Amino acid sequence: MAIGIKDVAQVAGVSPATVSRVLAGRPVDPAMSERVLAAVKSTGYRPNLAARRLRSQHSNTIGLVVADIGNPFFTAVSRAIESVAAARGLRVILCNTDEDPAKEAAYLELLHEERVTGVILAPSRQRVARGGRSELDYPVVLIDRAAPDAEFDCVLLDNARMAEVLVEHLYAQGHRRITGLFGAASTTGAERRDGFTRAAGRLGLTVETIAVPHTKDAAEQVIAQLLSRAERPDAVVASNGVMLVNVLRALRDLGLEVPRDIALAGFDNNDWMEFVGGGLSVIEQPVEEIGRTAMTMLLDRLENPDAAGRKVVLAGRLIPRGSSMRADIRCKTTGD
Amino acid sequence: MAIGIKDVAQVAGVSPATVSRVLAGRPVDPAMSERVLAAVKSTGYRPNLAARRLRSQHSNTIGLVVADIGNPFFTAVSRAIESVAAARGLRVILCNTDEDPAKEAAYLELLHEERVTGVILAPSRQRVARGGRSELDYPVVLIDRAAPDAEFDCVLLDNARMAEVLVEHLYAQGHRRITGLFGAASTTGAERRDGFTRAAGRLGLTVETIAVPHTKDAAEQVIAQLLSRAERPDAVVASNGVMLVNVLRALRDLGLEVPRDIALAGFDNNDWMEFVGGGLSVIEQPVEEIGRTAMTMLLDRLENPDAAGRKVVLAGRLIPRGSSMRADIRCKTTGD
DNA sequence: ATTCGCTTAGAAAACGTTTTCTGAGATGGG
DNA sequence: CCCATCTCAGAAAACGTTTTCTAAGCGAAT
Repeated sequence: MAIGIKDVAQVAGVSPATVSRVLAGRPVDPAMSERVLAAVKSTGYRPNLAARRLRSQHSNTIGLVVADIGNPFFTAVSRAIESVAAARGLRVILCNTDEDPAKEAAYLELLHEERVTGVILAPSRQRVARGGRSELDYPVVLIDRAAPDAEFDCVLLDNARMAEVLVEHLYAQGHRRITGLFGAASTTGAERRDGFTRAAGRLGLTVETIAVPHTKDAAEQVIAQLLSRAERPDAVVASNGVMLVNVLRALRDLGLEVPRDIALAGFDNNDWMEFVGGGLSVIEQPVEEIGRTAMTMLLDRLENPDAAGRKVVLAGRLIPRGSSMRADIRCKTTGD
Repeated sequence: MAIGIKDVAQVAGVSPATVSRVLAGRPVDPAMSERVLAAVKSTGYRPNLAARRLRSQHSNTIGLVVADIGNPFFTAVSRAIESVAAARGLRVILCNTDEDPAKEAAYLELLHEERVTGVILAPSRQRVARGGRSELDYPVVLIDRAAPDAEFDCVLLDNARMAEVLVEHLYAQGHRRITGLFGAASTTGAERRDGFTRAAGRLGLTVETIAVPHTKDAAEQVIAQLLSRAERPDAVVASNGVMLVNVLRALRDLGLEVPRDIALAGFDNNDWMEFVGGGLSVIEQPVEEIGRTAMTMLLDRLENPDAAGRKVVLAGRLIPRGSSMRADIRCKTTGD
């Protein structure tokens, strides 16, 4: 019932092959080309992508697998990826794993079934979940989190360096007792912790780092315990957005305020961060560039599949906010 | 090179048709079935979705077109949609239009080329952009924003009622000079404005509503002008998240604080809203239910395509926050 | 002028499945 | 016991494209 390339061919009085060639931009007689285009328009013909992909053996599609679509970092990166993909005539299939390795494996399988050209992946684990297969069937570029070995191309933030910047910033603001909260599972967390301790050592600070467990309850408990200690830190660095919100919640429950009672800094800039307390200092990731770079690496990899794995490390940018800027509105509580 | 159904058939010593039947769960001899399954496992066979879709003429895929993937409301709804779709064996193609009608039309075309079973759409405009076609080729369910006519099925928040609730809440908190900011273009904005004025009328308040233009600069200007008036409102209702952030920014620039100087309320709950000032009162949408309902309506529509258009209106939930809860920490500025 | 490319368009094959068709064997009823 | 019916598996067709193959036409070179 639906109209196909044969119908167009008939209307234009040419062969289906010619219609295909016109649509693909291959050289055909201008007069014919015109007739074909007119026929396409008059019939409202839309090619069947399934047929096209089956025959041509390439999907012109890449997969983008992210750990959390609700995370603004990933949405921003995926926007960037999508726009450069579109410019190259590639479609993007966006998959959300919710940090679940099983879903990740399932999506990776699905993308194979779709015969995608390649995949950009923000892995939910240190090891990429393969779903029982030993080999992935397409090139993969990792973003945000690296595989421990150099198996895959990847583009990462310079986590260690940026954590150093954060510590230096807090130091400059006058803070001396700084505690760092880092994810227990991810390479990203480990790198940031390393930078954190290195900078602290250089500045002569004795700092504390805490590996925060991934489960919600345990994380809340650890944080509440930290903040209600007698010798409470005067600044906290949170390695990711979830932790940062957890800290904020714990602070509010304890009746503490940022930046009056404690400073708080972290990674990933969100538009609301300038409004809580005196503002949160954060490291902003170059999301646009991460996306562009990942896409470029993937395209390179497609061109020569056997090149050595590459690792691109990008610098972030400190967005300084907090006590020093808003000293004018610091105040004491009236009650309690 | 890649292994196909014929290879599996050969390994199992059966015909391709039999392999297909086993995989589809159709009745075959148990012994054969077992051999086939073993062959599938040993060969690592993965079906080619393009071929399957081409032959079977259904994609088992629905499209989900949202206006802003960065908006937590849409990510939450899409999660819900995806989980019920997965339970029915349907894939979801997620498309982000960035509120651009041209992109919307392009995606709607693309989804047709993919031969999707149906589409769930959060339209960027009042009229659904069809990209020049007079008819869409698949059933469509609208979410979040309605088409003005009853042309499509849709599931919506009870916007007018929820706006009333917000006004009543602010009134109960003691606010009397309330200004409402509403999107100039969307039906959603109009409905919320109607509820707003209705509730205000019932309470005997003379309120002001402002239709905020869609462009960033104009919006900022309107808001700044409103807040720096001599007779500043003591409460503001923002119809959407973007406006809400704009208001917060303007307030900060003017040195005003929530809730000390002004109350602020809006729609869509975000996890950070409890931390700014004394907290923002908002209407939380039943995202889970919206997603489920939209999906159900789409499936119903597929079963009987000629039924009358349906419109489901869901209630939201007020999350009361703000001055009354945090009166204990109100304070005066020390400097300035 | 004849032959050798070279270009161009139509005919037909091919892509990897599912589904229809066909035939063989089993089953049951007359 | 034979024929009709039913079940099940293999053969082959079909899905809608792209691409290869083929042939025709044309220009240039010998």
